[in-house]
Formats: sequence, structure tokens, C-alpha cells
Amino acid sequence: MARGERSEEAWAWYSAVYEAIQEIPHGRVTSYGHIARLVGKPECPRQVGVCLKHLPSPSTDPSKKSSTWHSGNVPWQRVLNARGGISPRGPDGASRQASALRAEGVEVEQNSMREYTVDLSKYGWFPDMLPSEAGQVESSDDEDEEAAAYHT
DNA sequence: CTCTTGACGAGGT
DNA sequence: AACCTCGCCAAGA
Repeated sequence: MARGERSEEAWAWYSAVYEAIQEIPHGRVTSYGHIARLVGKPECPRQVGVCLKHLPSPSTDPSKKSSTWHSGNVPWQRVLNARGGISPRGPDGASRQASALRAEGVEVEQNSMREYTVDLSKYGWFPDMLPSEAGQVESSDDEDEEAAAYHT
């Protein structure tokens, strides 16, 4: 199976990841690992990065059919590593992500190693599961981290 | 076709 | 606390 073209399996993986990322509220951030967990592959945070790497640009290319997902409708900038930092990858990539985050009110700091970081305790978004899929919300007693970062 | 490489992360040394 | 290893799996080379 999966020999015709991009296997449907891979497609499904990408879709799930992009959809999960779209669930991240404006002005909040989460980690690759968390997205991986949300889509049922807690051991594959790496693959989440792969998805973003291949995220199409929103570039209005007439010859190209409109991709369902692109950097224009997928808040890729809200995905950071587990430490709340923006991974180095490209020299300009990190700064671009930092700008995008700041543009939506997220405070992005820069440590001595010129690495951008975000305070996860303040902007982190780590629900147990996707709000869209959460049929039941276990209203426990301690869920105040959500309220910690409201008000822009 | 095989081999290496990652927008990562947890666990072990 | 720094560094090493493994898991995972799609893409490039």
C-alpha cells in the first residue's frame, strides 16, 4: 500500500498535526511534543517538526491548487520546543517566528545565546486533548493555568 | 534502491 | 547540569 503517491497514512498524519496546531488559541503557544500527544503519537514530536517544515506557503500561486493548509492558516509560530524556545533551524526562521509571536502579543525574550524563548507558564497552552474532540471536560479542581494568561 | 538527516523529547549516564 | 542514546518516520541526497 501507499505506493501510488504520498501515502494516505502520511497525509492523515499531516492533517492531524495541522488541525491540532490550528486549535492553539491566538496569543498562546505549545510544544511539538504536545501536538504529537494530541494527535496520538506522543513518541513522535520530531515528525511534528517535519510537518511544519513542509508546511506550504500561503503564496498565491495560481498554477498551484490551493493547499488546504499553509503558513497563512496554520499558526506555525505558536509551536515551540518543550523548553519554550524557538529552535535555531534557519538563521532567519527563528526571528521570523519571534516576530510573528510578538505580533500577537506574546512576549518573546532572547537569552544570551541569541535564542528566542517564551515563558510557557504564561503563554503555554497544554490541554489534555483537542477542545474540538473533548466530549467531556473533567472539571477538576485545579485548572487555573488557563486564566493565567488571558487579557492581552 | 539505501543511508542520512532532522522545527523534538524523554531517559540514562 | 551537560552530554549521549534511542524512538519515530518522512524526505533529501
